[in-house]
Amino acid sequence: MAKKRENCNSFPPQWQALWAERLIAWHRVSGRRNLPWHTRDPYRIWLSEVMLQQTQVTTVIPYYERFVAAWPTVEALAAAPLEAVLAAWSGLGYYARARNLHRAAQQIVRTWRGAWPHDPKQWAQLPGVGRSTAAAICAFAFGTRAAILDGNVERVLVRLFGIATPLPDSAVKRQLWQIAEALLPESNAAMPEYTQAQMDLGALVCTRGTPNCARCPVVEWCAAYAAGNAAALPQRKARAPVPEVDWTLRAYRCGTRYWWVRRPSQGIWGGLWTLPHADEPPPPGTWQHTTTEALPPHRLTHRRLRITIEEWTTPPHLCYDSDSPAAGRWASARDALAWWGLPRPLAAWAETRAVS
DNA sequence: AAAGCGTGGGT
DNA sequence: TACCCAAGCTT
Repeated sequence: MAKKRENCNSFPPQWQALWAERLIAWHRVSGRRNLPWHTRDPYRIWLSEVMLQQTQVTTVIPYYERFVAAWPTVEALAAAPLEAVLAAWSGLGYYARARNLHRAAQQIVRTWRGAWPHDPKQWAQLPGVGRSTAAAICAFAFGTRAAILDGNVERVLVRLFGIATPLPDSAVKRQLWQIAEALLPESNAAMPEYTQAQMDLGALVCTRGTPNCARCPVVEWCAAYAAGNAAALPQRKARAPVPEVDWTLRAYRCGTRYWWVRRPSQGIWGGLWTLPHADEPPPPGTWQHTTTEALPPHRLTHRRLRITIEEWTTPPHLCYDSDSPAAGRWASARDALAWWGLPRPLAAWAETRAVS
């Protein structure tokens, strides 16, 4: 439909008609192809899109392969215990994605019953699927004409139009969505490769640090290139300093086993197994403090964690399994890693205790 | 609307 | 080093 093009007049029509053609032609020669999720299976595309949120391709690949092997269909994923899904996700970060993925799988099985909708609006009602992810899924799986706006597209468009407003900025965001929709190709058949081409242009050519404008298929239309400031865009608002947080965790050790607890489902490392905080109730027994160890500082997006681990022990004949299994579980460091995975800093700590 | 949410890699 | 960024979403 030409309707969407009428209400966006911020760029010249003489090149807007060629935009998708140029990107697709470039992608055929220089784009990324044969990634594991390049399929028409909506389940696998959805899974990959969620994993790829704020996460690089090379990081995702091994996780994706393990997920597909463990749960080849959405029905299998929906039937899995959440704990198993979180374990498979551990190390990938942003664990709300795993919880949402699991909930969404159950929603899909229950409400869609094997009939995948081709409308991004329906996908966007699933937990963990926003506007851009929904559009990418439908474009790849069904050729739906829907615009994505990820970090790549944002950077490309900001440079293309020489937008100097510091980001994030809601007005600019709205404008970019409008432009992205206006630039869509006419045909459904072009959508999968067009969508991949946009992502690849940002990831391979129009990169953050030193964009390779010499290899850009649309450089002649780029305002930032013309002004010689492509590398300086997009501008960013200053960020608030990241607060430091001190956590004291306790490694209650009974023989070779430690006492593990599950974190609340909200907040940092939601739903993952870790060592308990010092102010949490200890397992049954009489405990004595032995050693204190500081882990290397761990940086999260909005916190800088300084974790201290106190080891506490008890004579082996005085510790026993809890009567209330919900409180925590005993496991060796090796088993904890194998069964649940652990947040990165705890996984590193556990590995030092798992040898021998 | 702005803050919260992981981790690995690049400069 | 200390940022920034990566196929963003949720509240």
